[in-house]
Amino acid sequence: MAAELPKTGVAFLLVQLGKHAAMKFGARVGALDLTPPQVGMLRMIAAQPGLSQQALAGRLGMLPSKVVSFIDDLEGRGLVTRTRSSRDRRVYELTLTTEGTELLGEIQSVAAEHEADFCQALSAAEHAQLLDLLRRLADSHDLPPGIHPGYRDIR
Amino acid sequence: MAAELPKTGVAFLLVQLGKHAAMKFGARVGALDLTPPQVGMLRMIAAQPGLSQQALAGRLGMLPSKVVSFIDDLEGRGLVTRTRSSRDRRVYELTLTTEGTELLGEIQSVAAEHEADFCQALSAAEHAQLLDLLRRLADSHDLPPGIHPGYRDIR
DNA sequence: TATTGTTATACTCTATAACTATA
DNA sequence: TATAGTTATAGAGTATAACAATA
Repeated sequence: MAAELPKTGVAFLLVQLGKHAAMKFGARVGALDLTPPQVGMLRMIAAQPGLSQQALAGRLGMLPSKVVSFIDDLEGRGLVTRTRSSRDRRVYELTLTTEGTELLGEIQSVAAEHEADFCQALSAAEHAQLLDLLRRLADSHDLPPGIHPGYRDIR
Repeated sequence: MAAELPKTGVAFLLVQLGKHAAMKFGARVGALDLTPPQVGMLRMIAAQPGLSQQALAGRLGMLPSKVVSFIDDLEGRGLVTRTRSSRDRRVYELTLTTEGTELLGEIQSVAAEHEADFCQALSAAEHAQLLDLLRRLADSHDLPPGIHPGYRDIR
């Protein structure tokens, strides 16, 4: 008498798997005393050294006030430095310290482990195939590579 | 001088696409004055009529206190009925009303539209291929079909 | 004593708005 | 006047704990 739950589609599976992947990645970087947003910040600063906090907030879709407290933490741990811009003394230019760069290296190997573990059930060919399909899907929705757009822009 | 962001892997793409899909689905069911958790509740009640609120909370990974307020809403709108169990008068047996069943039908067509729209960039064959790969991935992580496990059980 | 549903409380988190210093 | 960074405050949302009814 109890009906079955309807077959799961791609969209729902993406939500389910995405949440699961985010959770497991969070646990991994948690072992390095980092949150996923902080990882995103380190990555972004590495990619664009000298970035301002406002720009960082804009790129990552987070509130400037939140950037402050996260950077406070990262700076206090010697991973990031704030230096006043000489052109506009209101802004801080963010850069990674040597330790920050080293930690980013660890993060990348953690991410690689995460990727391998998560896709363990797939063959190398299948993994590559899945990657291709997901990239095309992401492209079709204008999702920028490597960035979490917040929930703000709904299109 | 500015380095590139590293190539995006499957795991990260799943997070990105999952968030995007969840957001868009939320907007669609929002037009029916429903939240995604409420949709999950309607689906679950349809699949297992007579379910108790506790059982529902357990299945969906949400707090019992939250189930109360959501069911309050759904009952007030004539979509769900609470009837005292004759065997154990502490529990309410949840069932869909005729209207609730009708609305669930609408939800399913909305979900179908969502699926088609979201995968628009893929051919039918690619869509099927992606579905297969994602299902196998979900299976390998013991993600139950059609259910959002909360963030509770991390394994 | 344990459990279902419910309500109330406390807590966290987020977003908004003020404040300073520079421009 | 406007903007970067910061701080403080208010609001939403969450989880936790207390409560009445039934077992």
